Amino acid sequence: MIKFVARVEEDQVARYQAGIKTEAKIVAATRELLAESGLEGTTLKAICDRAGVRAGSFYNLFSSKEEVILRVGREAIEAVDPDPRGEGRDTVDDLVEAYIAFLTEQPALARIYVQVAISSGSVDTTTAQRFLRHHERRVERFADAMRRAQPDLGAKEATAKAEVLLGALDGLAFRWVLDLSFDFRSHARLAAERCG
Amino acid sequence: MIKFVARVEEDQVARYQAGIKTEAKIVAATRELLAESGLEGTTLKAICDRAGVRAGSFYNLFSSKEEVILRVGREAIEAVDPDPRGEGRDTVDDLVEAYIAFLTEQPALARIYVQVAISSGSVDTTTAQRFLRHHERRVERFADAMRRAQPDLGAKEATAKAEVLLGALDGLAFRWVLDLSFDFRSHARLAAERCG
DNA sequence: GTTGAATTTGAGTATACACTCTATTTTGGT
DNA sequence: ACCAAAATAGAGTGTATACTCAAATTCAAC
Repeated sequence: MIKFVARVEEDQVARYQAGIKTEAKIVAATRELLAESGLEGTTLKAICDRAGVRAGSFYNLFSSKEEVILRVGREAIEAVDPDPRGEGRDTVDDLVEAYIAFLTEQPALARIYVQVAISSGSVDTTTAQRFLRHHERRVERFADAMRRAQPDLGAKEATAKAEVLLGALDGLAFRWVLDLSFDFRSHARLAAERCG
Repeated sequence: MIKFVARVEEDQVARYQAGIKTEAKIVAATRELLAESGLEGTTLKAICDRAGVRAGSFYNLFSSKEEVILRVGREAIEAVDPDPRGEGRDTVDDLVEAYIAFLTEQPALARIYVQVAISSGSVDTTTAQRFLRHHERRVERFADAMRRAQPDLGAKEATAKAEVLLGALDGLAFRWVLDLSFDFRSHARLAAERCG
């Protein structure tokens, strides 16, 4: 006898509406707290209080505090992605504008992003590697966009150029974190002009 | 009747050699820890263990953990200055080479510079401003060198160009902090070529 | 309505942290 | 040798943290 089963995602679990709603409330609370009071103010208690939930419920849905924070960060970055489906249709300008958008629309998250990247340096290898992988993907996308605009460019040269442009953007972002009155937008565009 | 008093520093206190030595050991331990394991790994216990001292001794010399960290950070800022001569005869290339030399010769201080700059931003305004002043001096130096090489360049344009080049160098340094195998030297030179 | 699983609770655990306090020892000038 | 101040030890305090667990409750498919 053949047993027919519905095809489901790898680790899909039966879920009730209540759980799905609670998950959304927790994510929203985390996003708000990160924006309002930074990483330091985003404690488990603060998240649970704002979401109107007890710690036990949190850990029924997430396996750690880190998980929900990473999720919020990932969503913020994806929100400004000019080519979320990875079709290879984004230009260097698109990517630069996406960088600017992330920084200006999510200033608190941008700051945290830099903070975590820095502090993860030698302490926690997994986090540092996560950042590195993410950075390398970004370099690749910039390099691809450059070669699309300038097909005679070698792969190696494109990568080096992309590293320099992204370096400039990161450095200017760093500058902006120290001094929020710094005009990141126009300096970023100038960098793109000269290094793009 | 007039009372003559020896003129002394504001809060000068009689001190024994032992205390002075201990203070130095604590500062050194803090510097090492910041470089090795970042702000997070620099706990009071870690500092005291490495310095071979108990908590009580620490608080006999410093009023808080923050105090010694800020002190190390301040020292790092001063060490970052690329040109002690300051004769105004240096070219952009000289400045870039000085930056490279500092990073390769004092990697620990470079790490601390970045770490303390980032995390002191929102907490401690004075330290953030100190970083900012230091950064502005550097920008000025680069801008001056650019105008020397290219006298028709306007002051504003030169400053903007310098911001972008220094941004690129800082960003690449940031990259290198995350991944020590990154070839900072050649990318820095490429940045100077394109943005200098 | 029954039932098994998902969800929620809330008290509780373990741990790490910066910092304090008092008794004791060491120092260096006299 | 004496002594007052400086330095030190080390146990202890208070607080905040992320996270656990067993029991109670709610959900939704049948």
